[in-house]
Amino acid sequence: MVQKQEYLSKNQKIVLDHVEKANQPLKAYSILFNVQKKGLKAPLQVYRALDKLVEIGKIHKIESRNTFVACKNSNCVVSNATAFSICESCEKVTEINNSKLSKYLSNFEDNSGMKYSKYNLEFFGLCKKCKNK
Amino acid sequence: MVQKQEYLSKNQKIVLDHVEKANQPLKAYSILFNVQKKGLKAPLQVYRALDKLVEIGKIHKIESRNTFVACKNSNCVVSNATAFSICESCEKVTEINNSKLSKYLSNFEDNSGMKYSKYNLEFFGLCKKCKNK
DNA sequence: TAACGCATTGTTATATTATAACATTATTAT
DNA sequence: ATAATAATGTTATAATATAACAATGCGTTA
Repeated sequence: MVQKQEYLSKNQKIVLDHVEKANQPLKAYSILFNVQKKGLKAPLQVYRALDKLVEIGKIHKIESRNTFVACKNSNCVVSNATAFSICESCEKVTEINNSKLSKYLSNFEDNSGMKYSKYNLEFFGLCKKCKNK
Repeated sequence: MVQKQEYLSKNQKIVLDHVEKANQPLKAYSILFNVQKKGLKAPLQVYRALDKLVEIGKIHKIESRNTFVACKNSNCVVSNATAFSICESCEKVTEINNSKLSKYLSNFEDNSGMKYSKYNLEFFGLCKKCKNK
């Protein structure tokens, strides 16, 4: 299997490393605060790294929350088909990895004749823990 | 006993009216600028009206763009199941009204056992016009 | 009808999220 | 080696959104 190799720059590695270790979505300025000891001083340094990491699919942006989370799907190369479940109580976010869903959405066409190259889906509800409270 | 609001307040009417006439998503501060002649002076007045209008489903937020668009679906009461197509070139946004899609997504369950009460889906691509350029 | 509850309004200030602009350095391709 | 491209560093500022508090309007009910 041929896999595209990604060389990450110093800042990109620092940011990705931090986001991967979090296991939950992080805000850009929280990332900034936490990587300042590694030399990243300004918001732009974080945002530029995030932009690139989102572009290559290593990180996804949770649009409704303005947060960033590491991709759990190891073979996710580009971020063109994303789905998340979001608990509206504890804000826990989980990436949904469901081939039926992704097939359905990737092939979706409406009557406008527009063919979609990308989608982002966010489900909201209460997670098991919060439902039982 | 709390009664559900039947009528829109003055500010809510002004904001909804403006957004409905636009036929395209608007940014909050663009709305603010345009309703200043009607007496709304501060961002909060616009955001508060938008919050309420989104809550009751008269307006939807395009999360990936931080813009607000009037709901075209006349019988849309609450905004708990939304889907949009977004042209990445001209930024034209269309609300997708497809009963198969909404049924599929409203009934979707993943293996987490989480039942979703709400979703928002954004498709991206090139609209017909932009594809032929 | 008076008083309570609650949504809405008005206002100032501030928090949060994100990008512009420009100079410099590193990496890659030829 | 050189040119093209990507990444970095830095300061400043734009764009988006909320906090806090006082006041007003309006329906409910005691």
